[in-house]
Amino acid sequence: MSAPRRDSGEPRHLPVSAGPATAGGRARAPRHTLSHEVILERALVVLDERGPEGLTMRGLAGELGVGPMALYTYFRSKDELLDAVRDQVLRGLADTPTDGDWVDRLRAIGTSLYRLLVAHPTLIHLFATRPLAGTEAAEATEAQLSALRDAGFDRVTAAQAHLTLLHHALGAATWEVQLNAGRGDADSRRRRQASLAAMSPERYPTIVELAAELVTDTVGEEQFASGLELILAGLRQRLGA
Amino acid sequence: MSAPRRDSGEPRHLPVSAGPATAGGRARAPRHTLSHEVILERALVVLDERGPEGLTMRGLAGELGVGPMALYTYFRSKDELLDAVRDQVLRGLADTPTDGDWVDRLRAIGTSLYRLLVAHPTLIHLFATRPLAGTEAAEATEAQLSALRDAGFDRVTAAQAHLTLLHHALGAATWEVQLNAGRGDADSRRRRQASLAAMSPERYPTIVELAAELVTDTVGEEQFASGLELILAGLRQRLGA
DNA sequence: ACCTGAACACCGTTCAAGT
DNA sequence: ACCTGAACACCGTTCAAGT
Repeated sequence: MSAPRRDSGEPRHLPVSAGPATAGGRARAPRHTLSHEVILERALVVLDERGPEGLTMRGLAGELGVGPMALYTYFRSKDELLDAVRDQVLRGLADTPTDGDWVDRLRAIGTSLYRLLVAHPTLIHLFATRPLAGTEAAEATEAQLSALRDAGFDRVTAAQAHLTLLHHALGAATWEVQLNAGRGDADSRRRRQASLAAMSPERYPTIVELAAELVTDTVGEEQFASGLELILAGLRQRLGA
Repeated sequence: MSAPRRDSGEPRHLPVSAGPATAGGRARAPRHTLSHEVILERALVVLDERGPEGLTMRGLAGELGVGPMALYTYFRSKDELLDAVRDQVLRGLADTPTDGDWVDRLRAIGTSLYRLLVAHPTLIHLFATRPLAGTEAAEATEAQLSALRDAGFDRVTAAQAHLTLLHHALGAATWEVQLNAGRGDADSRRRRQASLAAMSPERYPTIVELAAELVTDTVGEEQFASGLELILAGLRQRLGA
């Protein structure tokens, strides 16, 4: 019910009736085509399409045409594979501006992080699941911190603001991805509207009053942007004081 | 390595050598002691102690002294059980103030949500994983929205600000829980410091400069509070304009 | 209604072995 | 070094059955 993507129905191992060297090709073992890159690329595709639960070592190996244990030559465990995927995705962060108005720079960096998180929901899951060294997105972190320092913030405030921007992007993306999951699903939308409609106007007058604004749930990136502007306004104000 | 809590070593089914009706008691089947409440309570304990991966239907049933299938009388699936746990935990949100200064009210509500998320990390995972109707925390939502409306914000801004506050708390808690997981772990701390120390001062001058501020990672709730103040300052400023 | 026990179709990973 | 195949100790859930 929550994981309708689980079984896609395709057989994992095509039963190969012919011997390995038969003419007509694409038998089961592609010999030496495996590599870190190939595995990571495929893992990311699976993760994006079927979600974290959809990635299994056995299934991934099957898709790559090898036995389950072949992957263990390249990654010591599934955990290690997931870490590698996370780092790989983070490297996909758009190049970030290092000059210009500090507010514009922070906006650009924050937005590109948010977009990356929404584009690869699995990254959110990895952020929330796997231990972080804290320097996986060094380029973006550097750009963000230097913008804050250039603006004139002290070290502590700059570090705190950096984390706040990160936290907000992470939370907003988490929420958005959750809603996205339920968006296509008519059943889920119905449940949402039903539970809003069932709210008691006496106990929850403001929720009922703002029901329209709450279900619109502002297309995601727009909502993210509004929160970002709030934080930026707070920063600008602090700079004035 | 990432899930060191996985196998606690205790046997799940004590092998009962005596018959079911032997004197001396506490045989395997406690007859009619099962209920929604008992199952949920135990599930939450397991979730808090061993994390989401640590909760299995079989294991939970074993701890309750029943066969795996006994749980399915009360919950149609593991998904349904998890939803029930989430709703149960959310009901634990501290009572929220409904009068007084709107800034104080927002601070109180935000902080109690943050604390709940950090106290039950599994809630974060459920937020990021399971479809939401959006009204699970109706009391807190109502309190937050009414504070914003009382302050004088229009409907759209109030709805957006509510979500921003939520997103920030969620993101901050996610990050904090991640760090907590690595805090006891000396290996993880070493990795963190090592990767910061290995940063090139030419490519990442600001990260290196702020290394101290970044590793301190401001005790969690303090970091959350600083972000919250930024958002509140942004709101206050918007009200003036 | 409440619970059991066997079974099915999965997992990640170890181990011994092949090339 | 790279990959296979069998095996181990798990999963969630279905199904038929017992009380």
